[in-house]
Amino acid sequence: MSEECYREASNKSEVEKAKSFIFDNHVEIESKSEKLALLSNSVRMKIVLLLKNFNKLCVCDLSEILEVNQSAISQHLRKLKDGGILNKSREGLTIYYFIDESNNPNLSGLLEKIFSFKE
Amino acid sequence: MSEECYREASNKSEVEKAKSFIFDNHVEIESKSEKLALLSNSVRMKIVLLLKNFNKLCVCDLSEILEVNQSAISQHLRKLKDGGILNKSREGLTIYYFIDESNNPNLSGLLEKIFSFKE
DNA sequence: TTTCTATATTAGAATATTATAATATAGTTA
DNA sequence: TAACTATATTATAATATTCTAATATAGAAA
Repeated sequence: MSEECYREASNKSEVEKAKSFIFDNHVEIESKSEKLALLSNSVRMKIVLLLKNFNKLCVCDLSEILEVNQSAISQHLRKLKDGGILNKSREGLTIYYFIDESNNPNLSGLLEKIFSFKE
Repeated sequence: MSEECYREASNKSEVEKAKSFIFDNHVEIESKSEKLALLSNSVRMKIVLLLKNFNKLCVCDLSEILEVNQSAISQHLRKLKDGGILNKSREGLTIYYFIDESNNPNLSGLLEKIFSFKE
């Protein structure tokens, strides 16, 4: 898979420290990058931003606002719900989605950082 | 593509505001989600975290540390460089990659938020 | 110049993601 | 109950991502 580095200059002890760092943080890094993948799709990012600004919206409204068909919206919502970002509640026929604030105490801060990143 | 919502309860003026919000921020949202996609791959996330902690590393060391072959590492590094996150410098045969701090004044803050998100 | 080392590039296969179309489900209302 | 509305699910097609294997390039050193 990987090749060893024959470079004289290679700093073996630094490489070992780096390996430990990866070993120690591997699980957390995997989990964070999966989380970010939820926001790296622009439709899902828009859904999250809309729900941050408009409190709650139904599937049908999201479909109309984003001009993405209902099935695709439902599938994105499911991913966001499975990822713990959103939750939903029923009112009659209508399902409202909203940000699961209790489950994501730092989401607002993260979104702000994302949007102040490389401004 | 999208279907109109026939719900009586649908708040038309809120939907219109939401449409404007998306219209106004569309380009920025697309750009941010592309940026996040760079970090949503765990190999690339690890590269960025390693370079944040170890200052600079060469392709060969990254390949060994992450146990990912040289070609794959090079391709990930290219994406990160094209995305403006990394830069590189040559020392003899060795190419060192490092975080392009000047180009990413808020990267550290973003990484901290990512890692404090849902702790 | 020839050979070696480190990195980059390319084509392709394997896999993952996303959208579409069709259908299913669940609650509402006639 | 039957028809309707909103949402969810499924299969599949289109596309994008990632890794592998092979090859190319560029500088170093003999």
